[in-house]
Amino acid sequence: MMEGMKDTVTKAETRAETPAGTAPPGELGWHLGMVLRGYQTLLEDAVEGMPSGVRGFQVLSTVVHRDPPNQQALGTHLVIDRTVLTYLLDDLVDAGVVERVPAPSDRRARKIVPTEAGRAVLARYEERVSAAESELLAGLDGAESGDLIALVGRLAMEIHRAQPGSSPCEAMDHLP
Amino acid sequence: MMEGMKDTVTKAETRAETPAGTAPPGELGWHLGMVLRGYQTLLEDAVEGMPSGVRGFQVLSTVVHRDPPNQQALGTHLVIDRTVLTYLLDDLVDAGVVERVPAPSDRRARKIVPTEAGRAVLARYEERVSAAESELLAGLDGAESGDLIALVGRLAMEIHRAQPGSSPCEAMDHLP
DNA sequence: ACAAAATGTGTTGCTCCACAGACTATATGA
DNA sequence: TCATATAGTCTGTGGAGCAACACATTTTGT
Repeated sequence: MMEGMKDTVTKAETRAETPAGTAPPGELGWHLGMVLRGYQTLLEDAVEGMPSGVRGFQVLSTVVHRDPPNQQALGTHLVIDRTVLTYLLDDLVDAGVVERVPAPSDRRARKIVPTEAGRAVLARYEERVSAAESELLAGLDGAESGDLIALVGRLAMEIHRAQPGSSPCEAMDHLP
Repeated sequence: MMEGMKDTVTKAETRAETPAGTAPPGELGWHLGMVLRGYQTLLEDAVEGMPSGVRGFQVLSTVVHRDPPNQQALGTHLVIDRTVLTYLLDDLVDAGVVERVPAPSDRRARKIVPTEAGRAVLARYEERVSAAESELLAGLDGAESGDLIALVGRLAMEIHRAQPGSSPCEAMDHLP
């Protein structure tokens, strides 16, 4: 079948009408990249002054809100390599926002605990981050941004379930 | 103000109920990162064998579908640095999927043109990329994934409009 | 109880990619 | 013509991931 097609059609079918026609495969990646890049850009301004920039904020936020039992859980959740996390935490410890304390249950491990100063710093930056997230979604109306947040959240969970190892928050699975 | 609050409350208010409560600021970034990472992972498999991996596919796709007038426009669209694009294109040229031809109007510039083989290669990979995109969205039903694609697309456009330089597809703005 | 394997963390070396700067060739404008 | 701007390439630097090793501690098998 299909032998009836002239091969002069080859070029026309590949040079699809991108501007107004159906999106070619790969377009989704471009959109996602754009959104994440926009987010990253806004966040970099929002967390200006934070010890290790965006990563530092994410680490501190995770430490405060998720209370990971050790560095490994922390790094796994954020998909940060152990070796990177080491000097990331060095920065945060130097800045006095977190502390490495020996884990009570397993003395090999270290528990990362926020200092009081760290909690205050986080609270301050979270306001700015919240504003940045609003700004990112400024182009959509309230219902749309709500839908988008919900859908992205759902999809993120599905993906994390489907791709073991990609970014396991196993800890989340067996929460009460 | 606020002196009335016992300071034993301090910890409780910061340790928000992440699992089921309202998402703290920064959560959106985690979700977006997860989705983009899942996409990247699936795409890496989908374009396996492509000269420079995902970037190579994106470059070839852009060359075919958007026909950028020179390397700069190409790199700007994909937010790839000039210097990176140089050796990315070296790979693609070596693989015989694109060619650098001197731009007729500006002899400094080079126009990147796909070869016939390149068009064929792209068509073949686009099927797999399309499948990968479907797989990424497999956790959502048809209506949801449609919504998500539309919203992400809209948002990407808004962001690109709001952030000049972040990823200008100026070329797109003045299309017929 | 003891030896062996596994685990959590830190360190070092290697690699890839992004960014900044220098350089060449061309284009544009005074 | 000369100064400046731009397209592309080349080189060097820094951040971050990955692998391998080192060390302390825990767990497991006997």
